Amino acid sequence: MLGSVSPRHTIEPMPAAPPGPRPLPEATVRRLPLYLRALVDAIDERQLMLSSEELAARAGVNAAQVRKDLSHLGSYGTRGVGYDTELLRQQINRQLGLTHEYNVAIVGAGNLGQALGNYRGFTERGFNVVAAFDTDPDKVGRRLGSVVVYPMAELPQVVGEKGITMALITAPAHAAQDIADRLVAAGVTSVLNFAPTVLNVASHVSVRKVDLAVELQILGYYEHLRNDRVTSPKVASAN
Amino acid sequence: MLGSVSPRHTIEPMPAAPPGPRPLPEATVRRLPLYLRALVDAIDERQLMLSSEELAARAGVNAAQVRKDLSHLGSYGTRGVGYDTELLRQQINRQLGLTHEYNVAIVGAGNLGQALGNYRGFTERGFNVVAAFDTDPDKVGRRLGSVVVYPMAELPQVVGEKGITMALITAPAHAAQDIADRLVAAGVTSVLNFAPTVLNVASHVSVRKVDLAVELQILGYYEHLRNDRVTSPKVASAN
DNA sequence: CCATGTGAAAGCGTTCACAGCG
DNA sequence: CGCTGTGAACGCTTTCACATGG
Repeated sequence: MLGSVSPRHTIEPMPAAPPGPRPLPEATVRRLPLYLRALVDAIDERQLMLSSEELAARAGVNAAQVRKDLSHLGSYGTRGVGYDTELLRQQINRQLGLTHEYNVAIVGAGNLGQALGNYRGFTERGFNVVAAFDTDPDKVGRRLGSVVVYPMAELPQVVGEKGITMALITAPAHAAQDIADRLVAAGVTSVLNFAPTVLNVASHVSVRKVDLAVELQILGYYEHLRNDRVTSPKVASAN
Repeated sequence: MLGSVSPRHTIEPMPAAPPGPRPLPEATVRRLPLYLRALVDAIDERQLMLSSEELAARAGVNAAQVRKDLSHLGSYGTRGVGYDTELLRQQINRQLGLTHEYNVAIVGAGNLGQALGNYRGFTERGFNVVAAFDTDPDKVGRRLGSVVVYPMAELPQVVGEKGITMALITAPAHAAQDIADRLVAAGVTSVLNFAPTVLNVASHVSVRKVDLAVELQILGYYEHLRNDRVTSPKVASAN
């Protein structure tokens, strides 16, 4: 699992789970956004219906998987026909909690923080970057995308006032844990960590990580593997 | 799986697998970079030995998992003692193919491309960004980190001359497939795709994807889930 | 008739628990 | 004695294959 989230449940006995509506399998949750994207594209192309086969092709997964995943949301397909694109889009949106918008902070106004502050994809999908923070006095006060960079000291107030629930950590690794602690203390409950470090947070907070160098290292492994396959049997496998 | 790579093996009958050395489980490959990071940190702190327990804590995983993963590389631990940090680092480096360096191109010199061109983490870990490309004439010729932005037309030559084997696609979604095709035609065999689209490539090419909005959507799901748990049993669960 | 929805089977990955060795 | 290395148990995910129903 690259982005390992798993809100630490599973270990705690779980307070006698209230009848709460849905606990989707984690693997399904990770794919719903892909289906959503595919559906939005299809709707833009005026497609009213889509079979699991077609949706699978657009999302880059297997058709049986699509059906299994969607069956967890309920029965929104029509046998012999397929899925109503608009209806399905709404259902997935609802499941993912995208019916309301989220306010997001960026902590660390370096290269990456600046790029993410300007990234249109967030706002387009309902994630509003409403504040940025940095310790560097030179960066404080500057603009980053459409928002101002605040000093770290103001984090608690700003998070409270702006109703920030999610944060991106784009600071150096050595600062990341401290930042996470402050964010959680201020009331943030979801963190996307770009720093190459493990973060320890309370169990009611979700953390996902994106480590860009790790992605390249993984690609490097397969690259390496292929090169060995080709060069070691000297005369090469006919092909 | 955030970045779903799986070089399309598994489907093709696989050309009667030559005795090739190692096919590590994919899940293990994804964690090796984490162990590597943890080991480098430990070495910086002059730690000569590390138990699976300690390594697990640093990497943010379970100790049994560490032992299982490392057992795939061979027996590099000492019973009753632990793992020699330096030795293990070398072994993981070797397995990941990090003994040689990789030359990387960035295609798309927008916000994200610029940020990644300036990202120090890549060079530090042996990935040299040696070229950038963009269609926009305004961007061509500018610097991006330490490299120059070339026009797309020069991609084939530059990829060949500079020995580029990996590429990051940081362009808009609608351009991504075409870019991937050109990269593959030019000889690139590993692609890290930041555009929110499925890429179709020949089976000898590895693709991983990083979709930042998807990460937030996944976090949004758990956020949403928690809020429902708290608000729907109105008087709230004693806790 | 055709594509969904779903049990059942197969495949992976993780965790347990302990034998074995330094 | 302590920690590694590992077989076996477990649980999750994917895939198969078909009964079901519009």
